[in-house]
Amino acid sequence: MSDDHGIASDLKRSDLARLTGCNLETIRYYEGVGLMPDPPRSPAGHRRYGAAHVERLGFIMRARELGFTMEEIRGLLSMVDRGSHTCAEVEKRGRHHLDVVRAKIMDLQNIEAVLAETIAKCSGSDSPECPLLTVLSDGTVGETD
Amino acid sequence: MSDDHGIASDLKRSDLARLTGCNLETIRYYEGVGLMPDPPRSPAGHRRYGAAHVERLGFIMRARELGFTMEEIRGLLSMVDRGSHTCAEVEKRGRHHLDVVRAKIMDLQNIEAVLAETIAKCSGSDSPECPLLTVLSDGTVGETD
DNA sequence: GATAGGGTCTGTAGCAACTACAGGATCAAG
DNA sequence: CTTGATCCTGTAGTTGCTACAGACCCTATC
Repeated sequence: MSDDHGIASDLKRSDLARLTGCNLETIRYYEGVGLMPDPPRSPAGHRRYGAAHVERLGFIMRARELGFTMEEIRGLLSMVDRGSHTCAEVEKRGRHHLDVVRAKIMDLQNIEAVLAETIAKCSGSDSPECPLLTVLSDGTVGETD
Repeated sequence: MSDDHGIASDLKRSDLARLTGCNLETIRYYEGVGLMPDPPRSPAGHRRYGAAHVERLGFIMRARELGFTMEEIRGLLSMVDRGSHTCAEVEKRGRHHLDVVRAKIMDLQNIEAVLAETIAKCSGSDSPECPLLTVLSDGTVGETD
């Protein structure tokens, strides 16, 4: 399917950035850390990208949007590159990441509960007495006595 | 209240770390970035801490646990140090932080929804066909056609 | 008093995951 | 042919720590 038909095949770095929404410098960074391959160069040494690069960078960016770490993305890409991937293995990694995401959500919800509960007690006055400062000073959360 | 009565007042850095649960090196880091004051030194140049340091580091650590950034903590501490804080101002900053926390939770919940929905369609087989890879490759989420 | 082992001191490098700059080369339009 | 935009490289900055190396110091035991 996605051959070079539709998309020009001698994209500059700025073109790739524009097409994918990726930051210009980040492209070079991904190349440096081995997520993106070293692209062919023009006679003057300028990078030239094609449809395959657009796809790969799109993959990376969508994975980033889903919160996958560089290491996880590197793992997924190298499986796919080797053609050695199975749905079972990808699902395993996806579930692991989902666990991490859920753990982060729970951490943040705990924080949210403490903050909301504490701030609700704030008088909003010019007094230096403040429930939030008390919590930070003493570590006493939700104690009414 | 919390004078030097109960707690020894010539704590070593390792003592402060143990009492607060803070990492040893992190104490020096907080000193370097100005969150903790330069402590008095023993004749040989070793840091000596007292009850006030224990309290201040406790404050910092609890604020970190609630996800406040260094800058926010710096701001809270300098208000308190100057004695110029009011409940209204602290509440304002707390509410702002709460907004940030809630935004992060929503971001993560979006991620969670996409991941969970996608992974639910995985066959878990040895096939290379994988809904999660499809989402990452195409950006097509939740499309049944 | 000598020595062995710990703890402490400093400065610096490393982590994730970029982002941004400086200073030079090159390209494209007028 | 000049001007301005874009490209190149290497490197430093970001946040919030953490971990080392190599030098000092302190304490306990013999």
